[in-house]
Amino acid sequence: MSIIKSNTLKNIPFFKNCSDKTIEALSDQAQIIDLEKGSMLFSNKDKAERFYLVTKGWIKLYRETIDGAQSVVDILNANNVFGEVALFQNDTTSFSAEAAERAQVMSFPLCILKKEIENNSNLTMDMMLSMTRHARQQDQEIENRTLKNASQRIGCFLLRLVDQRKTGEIVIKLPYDKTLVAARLGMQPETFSRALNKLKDQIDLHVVGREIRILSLQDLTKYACSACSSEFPCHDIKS
Amino acid sequence: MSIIKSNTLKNIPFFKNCSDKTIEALSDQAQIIDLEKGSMLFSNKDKAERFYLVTKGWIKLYRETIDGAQSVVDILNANNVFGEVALFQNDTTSFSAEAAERAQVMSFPLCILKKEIENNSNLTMDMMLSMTRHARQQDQEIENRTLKNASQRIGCFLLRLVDQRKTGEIVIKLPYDKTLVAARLGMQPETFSRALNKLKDQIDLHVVGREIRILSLQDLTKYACSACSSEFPCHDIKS
DNA sequence: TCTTTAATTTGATTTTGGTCAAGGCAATAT
DNA sequence: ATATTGCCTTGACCAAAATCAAATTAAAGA
Repeated sequence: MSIIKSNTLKNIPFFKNCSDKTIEALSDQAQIIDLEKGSMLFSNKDKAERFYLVTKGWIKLYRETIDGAQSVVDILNANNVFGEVALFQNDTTSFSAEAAERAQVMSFPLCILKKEIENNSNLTMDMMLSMTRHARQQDQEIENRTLKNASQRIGCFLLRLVDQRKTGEIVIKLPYDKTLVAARLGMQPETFSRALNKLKDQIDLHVVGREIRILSLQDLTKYACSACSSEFPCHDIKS
Repeated sequence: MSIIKSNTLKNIPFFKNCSDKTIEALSDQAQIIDLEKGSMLFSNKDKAERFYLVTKGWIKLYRETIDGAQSVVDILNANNVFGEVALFQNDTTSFSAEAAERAQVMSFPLCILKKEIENNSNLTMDMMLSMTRHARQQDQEIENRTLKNASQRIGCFLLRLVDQRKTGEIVIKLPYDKTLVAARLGMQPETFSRALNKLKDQIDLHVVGREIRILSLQDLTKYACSACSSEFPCHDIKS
C-alpha cells in the first residue's frame, strides 16, 4: 500500500527531485484526509507539523479577522502542495486552510521534508523557483487590485483559464463557484455578478451557470489587459 | 579600494554567508551608481544582468502600465538588496526601479551570485528565508487592501515604523514623502491626506509635516489592527 | 418529485475612494 | 528676499463598490 503512494508521489512536480529514501519515508508517514465542503484543515493558530498535497477537489487558503472577514491567499487543486513554507517560519503558517468543496488531501510530516532540504539542493532550488513564482503572482495580484476595476479583474481571471494559443470561440468553465471566485478576486458576490454583466456589455460573452462562452479572445484581452503592466499572454501563468 | 568595498559587503545581512572569494569577486565588479530623484535604474523590459544594493536614499520598485499608472512593489533603503530574483526568472524582472529621492546604489553581476548559490547552501537558505518573508508581507498587503480602509492602512503603516515595545507618547517621522507613502499603500495623495485627517479625529494624533505624534499606541492599534488577521505586534515586521 | 438549502441575481441605498480644479505651503534656486 | 517649483491640502463632484434586503434560480437530499 505504501508502494502505491510512492509511485503517486514521484509523478507530482513538487516531489520530482526528492530522493527515493525520502519518498519512502514520506509515503510511510502519509495520512489521507477527506474533507467535507467548508471543513477546516488547519488554522494559522495551530503549530505546523505537517504539510499537504491536494489529491481531490479545491482547498482554500485564507486569512481571517476576529469578526470573520476573510482574505483569500490561494485556491489549490489536485497535485498542488501547501503548508511547506512553515519550514521557513518557525513552524507557523500565516493562513488557514479549508475545503472549498468536498476534497481530499494527503499530509506528511514537515520534519522529513526539512531533513531532505538540508542535503538536497535540487529540491531547495525547486522550492525557490515555486516561491519566486508565487511571489510574482502576489505582485501581480496587488497590481490588479490597485489598477484594475472589478470587470477587468474578472476578465484577467478568465484569460488565465484559457489555453492562450487558441483562437475563435472559446468556452471556459469556472473552476469553482462564483462566490469563491469573487472572494479570490477581492470583491463581494454581488459586485462579481454585476461586473460580469458589465463585461457582457463590453465584449461578446455568454454566461450559462459556470460556463462562459467567449467569442473573441482579442476583445477580452484588449479590455482586461489594458490596465496591466504585463502584456498578454501573461508570463506568470500558474503551474 | 576594492578592499573597502569588501569590508562593507561583509556587514550587509544579504552577503553574510557569501564566501570570501565571492565577496572579492563581487567587489571587483561592483559599480557605484548615483541617482537623482526620479531617475530610472532599470525597467522590467531590460534583460537583467546585475543585482543591486542600496547604499543611500530610497529606491522604489514598481510596475507600470502603458498609460503610466503605477503599482508599487516595494520601497527600499540602505543595506537592502534587490533585483536578485531575476536569477530564478530567466534573467528578467517583473518590475522597474527608480530613485524615490536622491540615492546611491551598488550593482554587481548576477552571474557571480549565480555561481555562489550553486554551491553555497547557506546563502541559498538565506535567500529562501528572505523570500518567504517577502511573500508573507505580500499576503499581508493583499489582506490590507481587501479588509482595511484607507485610514486603517495608514495606521498599520505607522505602527510598523514604531518600536513596538515603547509606551506613552511617540513621534514618528515618515521615511519618505507623503505622495510616495500614499502610492505604497495603494491610494491617491488626496485620499491619503483626507484619511490621515480622519485618523486624527478617531485617535489622538498630531501631524506636522512628516512628523506624526501619537499619544496612545493602544488606541492606534485598536483602530488599525481590528481589521487584521494577525495580532499586534505584527510578526512579519521588516528586516 | 418535492423539500430544503445554498448560490446567484437584482434593486435601492450608502459608503468609500477617485478625479478634477484650485490654493496654500515649504523647500530650493536665483 | 523673491521667485519658482514641487508637495500637500481642500472643495466639489463623480464613480465604483459595499451593504442591506429581497427575489430568483440551482443544487442536494429525502
